[in-house]
Amino acid sequence: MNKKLKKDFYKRELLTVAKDLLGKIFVFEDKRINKKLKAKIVEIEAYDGSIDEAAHTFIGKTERNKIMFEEGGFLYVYFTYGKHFCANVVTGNKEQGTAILLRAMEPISDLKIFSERRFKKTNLSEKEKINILNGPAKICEAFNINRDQYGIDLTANEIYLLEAPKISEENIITTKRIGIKKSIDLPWRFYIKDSQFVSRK
DNA sequence: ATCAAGATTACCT
DNA sequence: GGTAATCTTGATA
Repeated sequence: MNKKLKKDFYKRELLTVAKDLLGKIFVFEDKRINKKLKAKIVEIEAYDGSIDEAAHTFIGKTERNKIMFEEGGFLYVYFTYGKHFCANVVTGNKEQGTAILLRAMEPISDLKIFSERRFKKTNLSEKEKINILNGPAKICEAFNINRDQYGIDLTANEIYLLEAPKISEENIITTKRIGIKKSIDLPWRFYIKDSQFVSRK
């Protein structure tokens, strides 16, 4: 059985943690339905409020972003566009306000639950199977992540990551981030080269 | 009290 | 390729 990632994993420097997140297994032990929902992380983006205008923490600490100013190992969930939640892994120290947006995953467990929540049905077309977790808000819809999960400690027993083999440099693609209007040239988006579950190639 | 923008998605042509 | 949907947050008054 794979081991849960510990505090020291998250407290490292942002971009190091970002690349190391690829391939790891995201687990949500949802007590409400008595299930352990699992998926493999295949795409992420890094944000750093100390130098990055696109980061929510660039303006300093606020009620919304305060968890990003904690030490690494917490979940930062935010609401946007009047509809969507997105989930991030907080990294680093208490000064910078750094976090990593979970952008796409490959479903591992409970396909039926994910399918029902995303498409209100369980018989999916091939295209829909790819479409279950390939976007930050899609992940939150399928996992049922919302304000209730804001600030969860990732070293506890509800939401956590499992150790997995490190993805080698030649299998990681680095690009500019998607869907932002500031600091658009920072090459802080990373995804697994061969994954078909990435949001955009 | 009011306002503009937003780390997106689904659906349209 | 373009855009409506929809509402919270943070800033300004």
